[in-house]
This record gives sequence, structure tokens and C-alpha cells, in this order.
Amino acid sequence: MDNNVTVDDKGKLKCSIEYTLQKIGGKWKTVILWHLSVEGTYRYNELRRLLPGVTHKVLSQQLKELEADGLINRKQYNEMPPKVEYSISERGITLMPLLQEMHKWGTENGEMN
Amino acid sequence: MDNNVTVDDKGKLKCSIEYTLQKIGGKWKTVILWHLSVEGTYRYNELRRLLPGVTHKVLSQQLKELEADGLINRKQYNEMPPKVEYSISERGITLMPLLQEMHKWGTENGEMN
DNA sequence: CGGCATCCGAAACGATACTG
DNA sequence: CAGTATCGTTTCGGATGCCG
Repeated sequence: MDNNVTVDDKGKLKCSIEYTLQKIGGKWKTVILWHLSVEGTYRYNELRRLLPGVTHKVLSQQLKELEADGLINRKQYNEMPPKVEYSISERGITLMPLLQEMHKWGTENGEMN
Repeated sequence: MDNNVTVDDKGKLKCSIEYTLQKIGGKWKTVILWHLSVEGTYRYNELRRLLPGVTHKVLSQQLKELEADGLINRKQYNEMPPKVEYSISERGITLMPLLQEMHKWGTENGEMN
């Protein structure tokens, strides 16, 4: 098993596991992806209601990053009032086995306080 | 598919995915576990050399948390000079499928700059 | 409605020095 | 050798207000 951990010239770690963590490590990202994968599509404020505790700024931040990373799609309707729909992307779907593993491990090992 | 996302009375998210993320979300934790799973046992300073860039404090912090979470074992020899060996625990081994998924996804999706 | 800008506090991370 | 203590920095998340 190759561990695939290398280091660049500045001492920074270059590791595919760390790369993955960077993409989904945000506090709400996994949950957002999880919701979108289940339901298919949500509007901005619908997501907000699904994630009690998340603030305005942080939610849009995480959505933006997820979109920038190609993990979700953002569809904007130019209406008044505005309407934006988020859905999981093809690439985001490839994360599902991983999320399921995380969910499985957490369920089997977490005391859930 | 049950999304297994609930909220406690303080608005805090209780979700098995987030639980997993808390356990392995530290900057070096996955890499430490990965190394230990490959090699079996490392001494403190060996790990340090494997993780260029990690500082003294942060490494011992992460090791301490991993140990507290039962994911690694710490064996201390009362010699002079001191000798401490870290190894992966039974519980830590249950994380391997997850780490492999993370590694796989990162390899397939990461540009690795 | 769906943002963005600003400010703030907390937490994570890091550099350095000291210790049994 | 394998840490701990202290301090500083950086990053992340949160509160609030403004805007098209």
C-alpha cells in the first residue's frame, strides 16, 4: 500500500487524503452535500432552514466554495424576487461512497453524547 | 436513505458524519493514522521526520487527541533516554476503509497542484 | 430572496524556549 | 528523547447591516 504522502519544496504536505479533507472539511459541507444528494435540489433559504445554527454568511461561503470546487451546481433564476437552486453535481456524486463511509463509521463509533 | 441529521436543543448539529469529521479532521490526524497503519509502529521523532512541517507542539497535541479518542496506542518505555512508541489501535483500524476512500477520491480528483 | 461587506471572537496552528 | 509552556499568528465561524 503506497502511502502517497510527499512534501513539496516549501515543506508543505502533498497528500491525496489531505486534499480530500480540504474539499469537504468545512463545518457544513458534508451535511450540505448529504442533504442535496438525498433531495436533489434546494433553494438557499430551504438549506438554511435545514441547517439550524448556520449563519447567513457562512452558508453562502460554504456553498460558494463547494460550487468553486465543482461539487454542487448553482442555478439562478432572474426573477423578482430572486430564486437560486442548488443541486449536487456529477463530481459531487462521486463523494457519496466517502460520505457513506463517514456516516457509517460515525454511527457505529459515536456515542452521539 | 436516512440522512441522520438532527439538532439538539441548543441548535447544535448532531450528525454522525460531523462526528467522524471531528475525530479525523485535524490537519495531521489522517496522515498520522495512515503512516501508522502502513508501518505499524513509530517513535515520536520518527513521526516528526515523516511529517515535515509539523511542529513539536502540534504533533504531540494531535497524538494526544488521537490517543484520547482511542484511535492510536501509546507505549512508553521508562528508560533513559525516554522512548515512546505509537501504533494504530483496533478502533483506529476501523477507520481504514474510510481513509482509503479519502485517498482514492483525492487521487482521482485532485490536481495536486 | 439571495447575497456581500465589515467587524469580531474563538479555535486551530505555529515558533520558540524550557524540562525530566 | 519526548514532551510541556508560553506566546503570537492565522484561519474559521458567527453577528450584524447593507444592497440589487
